[in-house]
Amino acid sequence: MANIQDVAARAHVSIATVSRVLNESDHKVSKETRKRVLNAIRELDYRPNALARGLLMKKTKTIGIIIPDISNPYYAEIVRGMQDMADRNGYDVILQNTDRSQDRIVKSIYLFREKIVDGVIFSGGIIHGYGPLSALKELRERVVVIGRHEVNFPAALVDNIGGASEAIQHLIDLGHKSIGFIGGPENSTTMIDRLKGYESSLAQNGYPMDHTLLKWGDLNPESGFEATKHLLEQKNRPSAILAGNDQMAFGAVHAARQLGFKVPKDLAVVGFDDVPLSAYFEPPLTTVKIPRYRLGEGAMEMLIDLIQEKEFNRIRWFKTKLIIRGTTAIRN
Amino acid sequence: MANIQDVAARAHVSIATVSRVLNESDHKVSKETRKRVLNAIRELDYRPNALARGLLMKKTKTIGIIIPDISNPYYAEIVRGMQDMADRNGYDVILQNTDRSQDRIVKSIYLFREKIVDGVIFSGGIIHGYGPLSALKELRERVVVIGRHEVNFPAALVDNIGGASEAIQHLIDLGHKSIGFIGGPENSTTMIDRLKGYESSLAQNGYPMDHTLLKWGDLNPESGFEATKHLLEQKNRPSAILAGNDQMAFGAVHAARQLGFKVPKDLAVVGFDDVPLSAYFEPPLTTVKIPRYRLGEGAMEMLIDLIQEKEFNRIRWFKTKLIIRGTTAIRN
DNA sequence: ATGAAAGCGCTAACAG
DNA sequence: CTGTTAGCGCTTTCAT
Repeated sequence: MANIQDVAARAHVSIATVSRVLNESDHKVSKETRKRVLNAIRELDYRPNALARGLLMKKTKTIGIIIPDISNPYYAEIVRGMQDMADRNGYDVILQNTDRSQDRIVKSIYLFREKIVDGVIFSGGIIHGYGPLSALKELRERVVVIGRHEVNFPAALVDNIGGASEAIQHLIDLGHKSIGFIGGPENSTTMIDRLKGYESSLAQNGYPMDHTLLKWGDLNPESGFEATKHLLEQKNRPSAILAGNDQMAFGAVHAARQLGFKVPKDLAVVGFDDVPLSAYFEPPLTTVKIPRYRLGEGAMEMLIDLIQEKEFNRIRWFKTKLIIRGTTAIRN
Repeated sequence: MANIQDVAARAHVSIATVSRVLNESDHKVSKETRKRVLNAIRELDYRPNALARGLLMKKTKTIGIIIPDISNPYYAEIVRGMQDMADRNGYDVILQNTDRSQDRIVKSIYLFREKIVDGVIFSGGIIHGYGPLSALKELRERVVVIGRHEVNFPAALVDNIGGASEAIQHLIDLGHKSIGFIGGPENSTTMIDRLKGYESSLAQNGYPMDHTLLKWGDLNPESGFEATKHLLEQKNRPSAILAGNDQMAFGAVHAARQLGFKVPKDLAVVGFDDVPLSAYFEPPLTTVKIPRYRLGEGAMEMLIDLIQEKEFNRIRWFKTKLIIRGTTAIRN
């Protein structure tokens, strides 16, 4: 594989000159030499070695991304947004799944230090404990987080409280009085906020909080299915359910149907996220849309601004939107 | 940030010694010195610089992954399998989305050369044309592909022909005589093979091939929806449809319902992939399951074997499985 | 068992 | 406008 020396030799110039045309440096290079160098580069199919450059410059044009699970469509779309934004700015991404394990989070951060990434986006799962936190801080402040955390890195935030609150208000307006909530992982700030919105909307309408109407799932349809079965089989059965994400909402609808309840007549269901399939579900799912792609883009944009030392808002909010479809209707 | 010199100084040894304990080299280091070095490493929170090491060793413990789109659940799960396998073997992954653009494929390959990845997995979209092919070949043969391509790199292959064929046979056994097919991107080998299976099963049963029953979509629900509307509104309307993936199958069911057709009574639908939501759809979707996670794992395993110069089969097949659920039933 | 030194491929400061 | 050179942080001979 050709290196800069080979190119220099072939073009009869010094490696410094090659470097100059490579980097379109301010240092002038005569049209004539530049052409010779460019030719040599093409003939040898030369590509600069990014490691050598990175070693010298202490910059790699690489961004580390930490997420719980890329196979979760919620994160997949966020990552897509990040990648597109990174790409547009000449950055590449290294991906680490953590499954929310503290251990893997710490390992990922150390990895990013070793590979000298220019910055890190941390998403999903709260950061706590000394390990991850101090490790993250060593990344020389080149960090943007998605979601609330016990740290004050720049953050891209979703208004989950407002979103859940709006969903509950919608159900209350429809006449529902007994509304269940199916949460996700209990240490997820996202889920904690969605629960908060649920509670606050209930309180605002003077409804009592009933803890028997709260269940916890793991974001998969199965867990929404199980939780809903429990809810529908207990004495004080809800007439509506807000699920922590669409997948669990799908499971909820399925459970209702299996127990002989009609959706939305006997049970109204609202999801969260608005995954692509929600509109094609039967009945189409009412859900709180999260602008996931833009969220990913936004977080990446913040990080790049940070790296390039531009001005930017350290907190950026992303609004949710209630999408009313077929799984909610007037309580009869 | 501490480097190997700092550690050496603190432990009162040479950098060579530090390097030796770092790499657990055969070169003996006395218990005493090793301990001093280890202490210094911990105290300084030292992490070796992977760039410097990579520059010297010409190995980076990084794998490049080229896929069309990480936000597509099909690929997301494959990538998850790859990542877990890579992780287990001490490798990390750099991800590139291409949206099947030749241009972006070539750019990705060059990027991987610059960043000195140890190997590349290429998935989705056929490689053709001089550009991508020659670029890929320069990767010094450290390549594994997923799906058929006009190249003879080691490959992880899904039996799409067999899967589609089995699905069609199922429909024929149910009494269907007029079966439509909704394909994906026309240059995708995956889709080409699924179409082949469709055709061969039809032929084997002595059914004529009717090109008016073939439509092309883009893998999204919308396109399945549109294609199905066209199919159901034309004179020779099919009684069953095989969709190129589950998303389009969901769209197909939706379209049927909207036009007043009952599923599966008036229209049977079979999908492809078995995404997590298929079982929760209404009716639950009959589909051809692809072992996506294992496919990703398998491809990564092959690549790692290749890199580490172990023996392995250059072709590895992954079987599909027909999952019969509610969207197919006897033709009445 | 340990150290000195070469060099991986590149950029930038300095010299001319 | 072009070339020479130091050095980024590491691994690995080759000495001792």
